[in-house]
Amino acid sequence: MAARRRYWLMKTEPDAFSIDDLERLGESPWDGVRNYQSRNFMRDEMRAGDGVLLYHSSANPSGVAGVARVSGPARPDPSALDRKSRYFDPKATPQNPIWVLVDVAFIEKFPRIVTLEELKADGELEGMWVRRRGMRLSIQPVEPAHFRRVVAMGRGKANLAP
DNA sequence: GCCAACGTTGGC
DNA sequence: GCCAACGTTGGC
Repeated sequence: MAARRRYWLMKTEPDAFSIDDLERLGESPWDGVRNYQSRNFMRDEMRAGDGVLLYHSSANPSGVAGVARVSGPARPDPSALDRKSRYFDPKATPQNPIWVLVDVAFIEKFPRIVTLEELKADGELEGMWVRRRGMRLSIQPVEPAHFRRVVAMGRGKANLAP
């Protein structure tokens, strides 16, 4: 039996890489993740086809900007081996690249940002990791019902009865 | 720009 | 293996 499709939230600083950049490119390697828990999610649990809420952090406002999908399995992150990259890690080697990435494909940009404030205020989104204080993980699992809810909010249906 | 939260590093 | 120092994240 095929593994069930999963859902994720992936953070990016729009000054560095935004939903518009992903839309323009169509697809992009999600490189530069340098946190072990986030890496493990990519390496061990992400599958092609998984849904992604693309979250703009350190933004005005911060929040979910659109939807993407995981378009390939985890593979070594070449930027860890690139001395000129800001993501270079001197401990990484071709034999032990340490860090991985997944490729991510654009699906849709919401007509508006679903702000962190809204995420925190919505009664149906209790338990979302991103609501937790001090939650810095750049890749977080999202429950299917939460994913659907945020997509509905982003498309402008935030006031649908619960 | 502040600072709380928290992951990583390194001395011991 | 402990834990203080340090660095980064990210909301505000």
